[in-house]
Amino acid sequence: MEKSNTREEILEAALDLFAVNGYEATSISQLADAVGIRKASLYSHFANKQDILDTVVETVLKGYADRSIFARADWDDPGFTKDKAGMTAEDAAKLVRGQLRYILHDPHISKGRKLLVIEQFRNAELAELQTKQNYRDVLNYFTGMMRFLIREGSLKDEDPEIMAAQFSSPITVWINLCDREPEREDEVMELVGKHVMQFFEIYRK
Amino acid sequence: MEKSNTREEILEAALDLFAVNGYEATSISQLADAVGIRKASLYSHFANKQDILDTVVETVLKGYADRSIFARADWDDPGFTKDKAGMTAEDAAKLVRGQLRYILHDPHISKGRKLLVIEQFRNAELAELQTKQNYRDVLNYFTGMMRFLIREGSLKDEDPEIMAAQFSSPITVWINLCDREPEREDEVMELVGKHVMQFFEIYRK
DNA sequence: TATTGACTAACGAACGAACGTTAGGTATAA
DNA sequence: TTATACCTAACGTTCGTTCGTTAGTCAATA
Repeated sequence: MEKSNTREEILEAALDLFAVNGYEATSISQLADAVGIRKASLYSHFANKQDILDTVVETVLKGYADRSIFARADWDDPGFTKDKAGMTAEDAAKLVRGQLRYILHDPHISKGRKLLVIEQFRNAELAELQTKQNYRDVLNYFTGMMRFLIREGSLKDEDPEIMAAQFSSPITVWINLCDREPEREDEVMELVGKHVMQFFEIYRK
Repeated sequence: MEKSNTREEILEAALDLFAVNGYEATSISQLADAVGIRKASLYSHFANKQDILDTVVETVLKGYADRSIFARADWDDPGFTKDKAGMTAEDAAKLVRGQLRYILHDPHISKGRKLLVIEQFRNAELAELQTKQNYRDVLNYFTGMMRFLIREGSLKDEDPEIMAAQFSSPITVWINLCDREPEREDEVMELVGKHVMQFFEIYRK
């Protein structure tokens, strides 16, 4: 008999449900139904409901650390920036759209993002995570990118943090729109392209 | 004996609780406790729990229609724009900061906004409302403003919709940050000021 | 003016259903 | 044989809701 992976299935289903309904509004019965077992069987794998949430969050956190571009990139590291020299607006647009496609479609990342949005006003731990993952890290990443492009002489010497906010925030807003209305992804992709091109044109030295 | 306003108190408390916990995760007992009555008494004022949510949403909707700048302004109306001619970056910064302070502190607006954020993935009606109030109307408002400033000769003739996204999105993101971490309002206000000034400098004709 | 009756808003008690959780049994695989 | 994964059954609690009652208000009537 093949190895059972019920525990992982539970975590998958839990993330699915928590990302739409939130933790409190998701019941153990719903979760068990989604997995296809009786609710009592969940307790063979987890101590209680809170333990499931904790493990889901841990998984989301780990997946983020492993996969997020924003947490890892270092624009002061020559190894990272060496193929970014002379970046054109088209390059940047392509880069951003690629990252965006990934961020929108990776199941763990997108569901984790929704979970944080839903729980941010109730759960202090998740609120902090939301600020870190979807604000601080993103802003830091693009601030680094702006500093790099200014240093390189590609962009005007303006406040790089403000530039990063102006560059990344529309994308953040459009990601949220796509999470709510996925059918608008093409429209958003076009807007992102226009935005990046216009940003580079406007800030070009 | 003075006139009772229990019904309004229930709606107030319901908005308070829904805006933090969401609808499903808020119980009738919690709500009754918050108002200071027994839970059975709620049914003297509302048919059921859903009726309370519907009325809260209706109230939020009405309050938005009455008070939101974004839903009412018309940048093609000379009556609206006549005192906006020759707007400087400082004027715009002051205007935006005033609007932002209001949007952040008006209890109905801020709690209504949180409610929409929390319920956007579960409740289709509220998802639509979220897109309208916090995306479409905002974008339309600022697109109108950009068109006006371009027409006036104050700003470069670039795509006004993209300009509006670049102008408004950082503010949207910072509003969400303040909803989560209200103690960062001063920091955000400073960033908003810098952002508006830099935007006008960059796009100045 | 006093009495009546309709109406209201609050109550305690109770309903069946669903909640998260535990106990104990059974089958399977190491 | 032991451990594991799942089961059924049941636990006490809370859920949203209904019922019948009570106290108070107000207008019409006697």
